[in-house]
Amino acid sequence: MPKRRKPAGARGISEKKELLNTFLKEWGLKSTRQRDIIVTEFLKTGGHITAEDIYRKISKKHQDIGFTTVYRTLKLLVKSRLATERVFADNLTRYEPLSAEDHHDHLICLGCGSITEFENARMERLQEKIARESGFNTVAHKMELYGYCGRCGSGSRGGKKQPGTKKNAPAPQKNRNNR
Amino acid sequence: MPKRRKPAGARGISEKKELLNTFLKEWGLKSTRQRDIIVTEFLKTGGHITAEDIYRKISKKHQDIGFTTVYRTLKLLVKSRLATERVFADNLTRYEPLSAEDHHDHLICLGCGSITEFENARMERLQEKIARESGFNTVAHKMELYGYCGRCGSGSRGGKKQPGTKKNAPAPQKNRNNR
DNA sequence: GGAAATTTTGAAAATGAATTTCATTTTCCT
DNA sequence: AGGAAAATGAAATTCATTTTCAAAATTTCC
Repeated sequence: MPKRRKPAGARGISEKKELLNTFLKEWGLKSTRQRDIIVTEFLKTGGHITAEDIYRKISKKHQDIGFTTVYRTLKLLVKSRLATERVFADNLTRYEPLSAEDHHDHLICLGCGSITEFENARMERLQEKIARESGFNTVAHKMELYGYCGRCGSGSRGGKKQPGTKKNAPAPQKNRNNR
Repeated sequence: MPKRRKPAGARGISEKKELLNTFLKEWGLKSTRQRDIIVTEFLKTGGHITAEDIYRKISKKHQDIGFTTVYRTLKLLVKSRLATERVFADNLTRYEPLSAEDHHDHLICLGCGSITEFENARMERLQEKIARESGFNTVAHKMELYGYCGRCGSGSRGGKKQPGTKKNAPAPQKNRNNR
């Protein structure tokens, strides 16, 4: 019943880039090399990625693109409704491509850090019902399940142990600004 | 069906303070005037409160109690399992008293900022089911419904318009440290 | 094609909440 | 009371995020 979603990346990238360009024109904003590169990488990567992640990926090839621009471009995608921001338990802001009517929740593995999306109509209905019975009118919800995925088992064993939280971030690494 | 919870504050305050003192002794920690004041205020207030909030309340009467101590005491309550931390959409860390088997979710009003708790067994079961079907073993979940409460209606009208998000925080006010 | 107008960019600085440091004070134990 | 250990408060630090500002790029208009 909870249907796994097809990865939002992969196809439709050029269509989305079109949508962005339309948005830019409508608002009197400009198309730039940087925006194109960033958006392409973002859409290609798929989702649940931080500005930092994208910045790192991109700056391997394009040392001249700064973190700030990546950050701003991602915000732009949010404004143009081509992406959404999400903040999970590690308190990092992640972005994911958004397609129109899209609505889903997340399963987050505490072992490997993987994030799986799911959709469940019954859940949605139940949420509505609960809200209604309390006199609420819901406009949004947030639902995250934390646990261990199949590969990571149920506890300390297995898993790639992706850090994720800032508590135990191992890499020192300062100053995210480039140059 | 979604049962509203009785306010966790009000009664059992002294019992909880007992539990805290037991915890302190067990760990070789000390009872102090500050801790007592902070914990009393926290339990009295109820829940969904930030360290800042408590600090402000307390420092009216006790100018000698610093923010740091409030912060640390709240963390202590979390460690001793008398409270939990929650982070909602405004990215502020809130604390709420926790009683043993306690398990609930939240309805958050975007109008007045009120936070209502609810419990729903059906929801829990559904979450388990969804996780299981994806091969996940859940250890925790987070579920928040955002909308407008009865008093705030369905949109721009009514409501006390408590700021809440940092986007439009009106009060300037710097330096949370005291003195 | 070129200049003006406007937007974008990148580095650095600022912000703001959370957390740590450190010197001093307080509590606990005997 | 005396001494060891923990707690406290102010200030400093951290860290992601956001803003600032001068220089560079894009678009528009002639």
